Amino acid sequence: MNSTRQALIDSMKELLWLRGYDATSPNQVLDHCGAGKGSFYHHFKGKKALAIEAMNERVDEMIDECDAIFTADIPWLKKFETFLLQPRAGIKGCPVGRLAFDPSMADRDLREPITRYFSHLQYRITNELMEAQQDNMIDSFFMAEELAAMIISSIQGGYVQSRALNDAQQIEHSCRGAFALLYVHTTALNESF
Amino acid sequence: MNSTRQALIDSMKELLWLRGYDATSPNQVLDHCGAGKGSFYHHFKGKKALAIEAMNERVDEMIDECDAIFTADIPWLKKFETFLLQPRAGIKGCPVGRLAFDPSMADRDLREPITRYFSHLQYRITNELMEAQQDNMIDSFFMAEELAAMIISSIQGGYVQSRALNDAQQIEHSCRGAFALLYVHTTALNESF
DNA sequence: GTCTATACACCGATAGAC
DNA sequence: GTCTATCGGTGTATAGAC
Repeated sequence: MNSTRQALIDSMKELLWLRGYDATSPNQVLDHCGAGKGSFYHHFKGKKALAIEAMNERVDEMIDECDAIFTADIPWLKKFETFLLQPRAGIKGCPVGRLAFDPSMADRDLREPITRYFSHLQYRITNELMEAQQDNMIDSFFMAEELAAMIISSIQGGYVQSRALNDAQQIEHSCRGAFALLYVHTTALNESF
Repeated sequence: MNSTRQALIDSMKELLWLRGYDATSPNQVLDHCGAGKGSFYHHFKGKKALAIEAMNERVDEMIDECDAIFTADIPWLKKFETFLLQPRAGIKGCPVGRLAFDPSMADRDLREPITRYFSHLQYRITNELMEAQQDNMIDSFFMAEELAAMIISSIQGGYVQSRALNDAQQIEHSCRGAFALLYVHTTALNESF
């Protein structure tokens, strides 16, 4: 059966979110899912191999959620409202972004899923902004890539502040600030027509 | 002499920046500054005590840099331009913010300097934005705290993206995006008068 | 496929000579 | 104030029985 194998992946996913890669030991994974050491090294070559599989599953899920919003048939500003103002676990942090400063990022293989996630986010958001610019909904003065980076930062930086201040609401403030700026700029542009 | 003691603090400051708290061992600090184990535990109670002292020094420096900008006698928008567009080591990350997801943040004493830094940043920036609002330079529609959180996020989230994509320029994009939004909104407001 | 026992390196910290 | 030797604990991984 694959159930033990999947249980190991699921436990690793959760512990990577809670504690990162470096601070998560095989023993912790085993305690979390109730498996034994033998199972671990039977199903996976080692900690690194399991973590890569776990991270790729996580990233696939996160990318699906992102795409569900940005490929929906709703107005562009509503997409950003949905994306930015969705509820988030400020203290836990982003399952992907929280690994950015984990010592494991020195390893190319372990960094790859994280790179894949942020590349995709930037691609989706930049595209959406460029379309809005073509429709004259956003001033062409802006570099779409820069706005996209700022929007992603309002989430990732929000998590950092939530953590640093031990206050789950910080990320909400950050995202509302980003959306407000986008919103006001857009309505101002529309009024001038 | 205090030179060994200060060398230990300086090495810990550098290693906290490069590798964080959890992944930095006393042995690494010793190798970095050439001291021996005896010196370490003579001058400090342990790893935690040294790290707290090192972090407080770092935070004091960072706060001084921040205050130098926001208490300068220059127009408010220029302050944000200076603050946001200053050169940054994207790959290394923020010496303070990079610790947000370090396992050590579970410890109140170790988190305290980090909390102090972000509290101060928010205080300074929120104040500056509120003054700009009183002078009708920024629309009162905005919540100053939310804009402040977003501005800090454009830096911290920019670091996260630089790390994740292994591209030092990402943080620059993010900060330019944030400043552009602030800049355009302000000039738009001025033109309407 | 899963278990227990074991190996070896490194962790944070201490002891005691100099 | 600084050194080396050493401690108990934990990390990742392997061996070999079942």
